[in-house]
Amino acid sequence: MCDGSSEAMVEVQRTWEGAHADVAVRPLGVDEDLWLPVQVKSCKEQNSNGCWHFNWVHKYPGMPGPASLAHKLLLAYEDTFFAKDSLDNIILQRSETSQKGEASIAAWAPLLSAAGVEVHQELIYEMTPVDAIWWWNGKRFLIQHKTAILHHVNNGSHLVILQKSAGNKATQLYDEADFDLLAASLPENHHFYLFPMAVLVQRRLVNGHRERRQCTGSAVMLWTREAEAMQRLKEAKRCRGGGRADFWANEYLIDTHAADGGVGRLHAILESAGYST
DNA sequence: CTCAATGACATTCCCTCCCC
DNA sequence: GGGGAGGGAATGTCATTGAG
Repeated sequence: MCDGSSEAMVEVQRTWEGAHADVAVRPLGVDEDLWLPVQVKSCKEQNSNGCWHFNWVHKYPGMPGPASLAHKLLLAYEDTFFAKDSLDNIILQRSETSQKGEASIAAWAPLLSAAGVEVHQELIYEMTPVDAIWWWNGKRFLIQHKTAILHHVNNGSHLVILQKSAGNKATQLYDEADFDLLAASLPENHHFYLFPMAVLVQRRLVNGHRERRQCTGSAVMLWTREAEAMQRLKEAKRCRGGGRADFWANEYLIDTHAADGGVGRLHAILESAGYST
């Protein structure tokens, strides 16, 4: 990364979308975990993605523009007026909505760790339907995370809304190619659902390659064991109303209160799921 | 037929960030 | 600082269903 020139060099770490700082920088040669949070503003000369021009700081230290930028960053770093912080802290300083989006990912962490699944977030999937990458058994799975919400008209059941935004147009269904698995978690964090893409296609909850539906979204009804039991009781008592709940989603329920903590079920679902190379 | 529970959507709301 | 955009959650709507 350093080409040995006398030019001042900085190390740059990108943060995630929604973080207060766009990047964190540190002079090369500093090993201490002390970084300067930096917000990047776009300028006309660069192409759409304002952040990536920082790569030039690495690649072409001799160039006047970026190099002087690196120099300014170094000066800022040395200035006590600018607070430095650990990289973890800078990356964690995110807006509340972004953190909420992360909640589902965090909720899965213990289970995935127990199951020997490696979790990655890759920058190339930012702003795409892929929220995380799971590695397991030599396979790479693209994951879409969703948190389930309690459905107000239906006591005890939750639902996951499946709709992706499409620019400034109305939301639309996800596409078969968007991800490999849908990982849904309930707010209580005891129950997890993991749906292989093939199942979602088969249930017409996402668009498959041979079928394109125009509706703006779909939903998955989730019944915990308790909610399912209550529902079956109600149906047995022949309550008014004919609709019979469909518990198909429970095939993909992972209960962390199970003897093995749900690891076996998780492995079974991953085993059956498609994956990306 | 009538009614209301259900579930699949559709719409609104809300928060944050960006940019002028 | 405020208006607009965007993303996601919360809430609303309505066709369907089957018992009474």
